[in-house]
Amino acid sequence: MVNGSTRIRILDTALDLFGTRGVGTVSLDDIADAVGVRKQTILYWFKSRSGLIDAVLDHAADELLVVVEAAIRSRGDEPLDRVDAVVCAVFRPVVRRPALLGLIREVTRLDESHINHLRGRLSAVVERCVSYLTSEMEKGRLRTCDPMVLAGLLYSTVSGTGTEPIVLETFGWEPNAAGLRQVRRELRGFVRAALQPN
Amino acid sequence: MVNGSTRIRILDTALDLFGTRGVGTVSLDDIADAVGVRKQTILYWFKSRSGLIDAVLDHAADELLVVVEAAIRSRGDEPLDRVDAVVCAVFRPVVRRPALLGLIREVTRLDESHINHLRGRLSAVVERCVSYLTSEMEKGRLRTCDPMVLAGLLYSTVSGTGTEPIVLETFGWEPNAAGLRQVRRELRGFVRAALQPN
DNA sequence: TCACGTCTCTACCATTTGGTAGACAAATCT
DNA sequence: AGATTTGTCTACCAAATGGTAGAGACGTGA
Repeated sequence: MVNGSTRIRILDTALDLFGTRGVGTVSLDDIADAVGVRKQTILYWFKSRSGLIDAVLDHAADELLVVVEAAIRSRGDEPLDRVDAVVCAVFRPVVRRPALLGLIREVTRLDESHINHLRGRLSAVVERCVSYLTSEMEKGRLRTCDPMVLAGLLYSTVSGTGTEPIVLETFGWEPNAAGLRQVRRELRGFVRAALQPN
Repeated sequence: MVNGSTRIRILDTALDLFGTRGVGTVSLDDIADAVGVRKQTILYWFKSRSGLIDAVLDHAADELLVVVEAAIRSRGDEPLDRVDAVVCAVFRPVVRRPALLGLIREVTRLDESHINHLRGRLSAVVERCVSYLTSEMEKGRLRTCDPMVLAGLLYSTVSGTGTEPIVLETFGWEPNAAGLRQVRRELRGFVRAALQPN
């Protein structure tokens, strides 16, 4: 019998813990406890801790790619609307699965091999985004600037906003459903203003 | 004899390690090795690991506050210039001391007590920023929006851009002096465009 | 000189870490 | 039925962790 359910439960739980507490501070025992299983069961499904990390990164990339690809394909010719759709798409996991962006953001703390692993999974979308921004700038439909750096700025803004509610709270913001809608509204306005051609 | 130098060397080194590798993944032994001293020396100067973390957060807050306060007081009346000055001020440590913003960004991974400790240190500046943004919006000299959330968005954009060169590299950016200047230029343009009154 | 405070060290300790070896039960195949 | 594969477990282990206890080197004031 091919029992995938344990494997998937481990992946899901690990994603949540890695994403919220940081990869480096979550032990196999922590994950095992949360799943309701022994550490050795994790090591049965995944060769090592490092192997688990790569698998979780894949899992996260899958989840994110689906969302983003759908938004990119969504219709409407106007680039500001299109970028807006992607921003909303990336912001959705912030509400539904906060750990997802938190994990992606962990990339800075990982070592080279895991970084490259994640890069390999995301490079295609990244390239599409940059070339899309480039072409729309050439048509004068976006504020002209360096498209690579702009893509990075957009990523930082959206992911930072989504992964650091604690910072927003420091600025006086209230963490509830209404607050999140407010943040999303402001985020969209911010990005729109930043991209407007002049 | 009041020998502060060891204490300070520990603080500086810990700030660098915490900021670049993440608080949770740096052990007292790691710090001790980097300082060239034994772990027990650290525990002589700081009551515990947790005490060290608070002290390092203070150290970081001090360093950041000096820079930001100076920028806030600097330069003309025009709000876009003023915000620009703060952005540049916060961006400077990105080049000179990359760990500084990296540590501040670690706040999401810390536990409540450390979060509140850091908040206490930064709340004054934060409030000044928010009320400044508010008053300038009322005068119609900044794009009207929620000033609290805007402050959070600005923080996310600047700190994310500064602390995630790896992400920028994924977007095709090259990490050298010229690349950094380019990022700063784009960042300033991005923020300016996002704040422009309409 | 002697006593004292300052600073860093060696020697431990209990706990936790990632990981190996292999027992054992249930399901599957022949 | 018997043999084999699959999945989870218990029992370990060496290394690393934060932390305690206390020795000893050093300068300073009496």
